[in-house]
Amino acid sequence: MLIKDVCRKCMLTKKAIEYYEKQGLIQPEIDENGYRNFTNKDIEILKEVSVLRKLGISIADIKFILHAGDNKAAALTKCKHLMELRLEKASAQYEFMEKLISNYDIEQGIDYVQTFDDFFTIKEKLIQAFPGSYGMYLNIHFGRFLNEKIDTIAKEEAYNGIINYLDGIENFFTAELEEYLDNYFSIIEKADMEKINSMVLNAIDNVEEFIESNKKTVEEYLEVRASEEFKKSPAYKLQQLLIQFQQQSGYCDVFLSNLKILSTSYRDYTNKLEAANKKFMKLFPQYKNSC
Amino acid sequence: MLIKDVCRKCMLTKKAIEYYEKQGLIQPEIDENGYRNFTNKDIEILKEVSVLRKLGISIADIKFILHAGDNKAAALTKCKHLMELRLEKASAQYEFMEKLISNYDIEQGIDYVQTFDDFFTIKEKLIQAFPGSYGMYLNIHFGRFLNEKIDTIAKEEAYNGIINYLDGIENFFTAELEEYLDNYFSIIEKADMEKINSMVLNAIDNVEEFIESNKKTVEEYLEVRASEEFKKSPAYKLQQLLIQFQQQSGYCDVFLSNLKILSTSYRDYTNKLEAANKKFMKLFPQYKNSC
DNA sequence: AGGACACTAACGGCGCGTCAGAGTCA
DNA sequence: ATGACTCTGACGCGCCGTTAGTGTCC
Repeated sequence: MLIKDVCRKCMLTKKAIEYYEKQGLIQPEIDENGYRNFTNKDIEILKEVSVLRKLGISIADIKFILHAGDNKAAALTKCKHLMELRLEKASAQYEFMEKLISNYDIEQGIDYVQTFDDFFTIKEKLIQAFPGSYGMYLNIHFGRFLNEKIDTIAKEEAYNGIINYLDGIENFFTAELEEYLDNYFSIIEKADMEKINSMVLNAIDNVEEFIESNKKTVEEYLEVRASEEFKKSPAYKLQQLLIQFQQQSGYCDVFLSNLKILSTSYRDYTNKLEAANKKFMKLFPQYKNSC
Repeated sequence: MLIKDVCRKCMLTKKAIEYYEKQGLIQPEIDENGYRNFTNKDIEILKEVSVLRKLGISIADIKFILHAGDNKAAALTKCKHLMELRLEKASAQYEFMEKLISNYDIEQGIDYVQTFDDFFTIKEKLIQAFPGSYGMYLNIHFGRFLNEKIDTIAKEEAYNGIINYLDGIENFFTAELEEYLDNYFSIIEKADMEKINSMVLNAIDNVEEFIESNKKTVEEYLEVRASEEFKKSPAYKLQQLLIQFQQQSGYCDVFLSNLKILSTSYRDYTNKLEAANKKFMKLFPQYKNSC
């Protein structure tokens, strides 16, 4: 099929199609007269690209989705999370715009606006960097700590450290870990992650209470974790792979320690966490916890 | 002040500041050594630009806001409306993304996605084209008619006609009309416009009822409109200017008639409107109405 | 003399749109 | 021969980021 018909079928312009070809999304045959001859497969791909582009998904991400094969849902979900972030940002901007209209205070604006611009890039990179919805989970988990001003050189360096860490992180993912993460974090909704996260936070805030009221569950859980069966389970395997990944990539040494510099609230949180851990260890001295 | 300090104060990069200079937003002095020497005024402007850019406002619109002087609120409000539109689009995209994840049907996607992409550009141009919040009002008024597929050549031509009309429209605004529109449509909220619009729609749907229950108000209104006093009022002046503008710019001949081609629902609406008008004329034969 | 700062100029990047010029098909 | 189509290639846009090379201040 020639290009004009393809344009109509796919709701694309010639230039867009040429561009997608240059980007390697399609490789149409070239007839003797030099005309492109699009196969049905090409058209299918172009339709898919057309729809995804109109959702605001970048070519790079579309490549990823096209190439995803069987687990398209995971790839799409990652893009969905990016869109969630976009929405979040857009409404934050909108809200501040309303503030500005009612009171045009630029000095205050500078203070406010800085934070969300920098931290949205961290959030975006988090989502991008980790497979499946794991990035979104980290996003929710660490999101609360990402709203302080970067007002010292130390903080700026910490910020850059985090950005560099996130940019270089993909080299440390093994295919195995990616698969596990994809499986465990493919279909989880943001709302559910938020629930889980707030439960965890709640548990940390009142360890004794939590353990008291969930004693049985906790004990069962610890028993399972110690069992031989668990050590053969995929959950255990995932845990091991994650720990290994964290050590190799510098998750604790680079990411978390820079986050501690960047965010006082995160420092507070880790202190709480340690305290909670100590209490926990007192009650269940036979178990150890990782960072 | 030298550039690096300005960067820190305004939360901007060198490159950004250089670019804003090239765009004519600031004209810093140049010292003998060739260094830029920023005045406090420059810094004020740059701070303002910095905040507005981080809200996603384009340089062109920022120029407009900077240049607005006393009625900044109107300029800002227009940008706010653009942001509302962006938000609307982003959440439409998000919703469709959810649909796609639950059911990856590309064919259906092509159908759906086309409509909102084209019509968002009409909506955006409406907001951009008209002064104050008048564009947003038109947006609300005509928005309901902008969701049909452009599936024939006639419709495509009508679409292009509308786009061209909106792109060329600014040449028909007199300074006087702009001022009136700015004044009348500067502080109105979107929600209020929606209320007004739905009241009008409701009135058109049941003319008799509306007139019955608002007989006094309508009569008073008509009396006022016919009075000599009204003909000296700014509201009358605005009306006259608008009518003149509509005739000269081709509002009826180009915009509305193309909209009739583009949208069956708009055709239905105009039919209703005419019917309502006839009924109205029966009840108040002494008054005439414009298009 | 070294390092931190300043300058300009050129090129890159996303995702195409917009010509311009030349060839091909019915 | 005409008009509708195809091709390639260069340049543009918005908003800067990224080198690279050079000059200036302390």
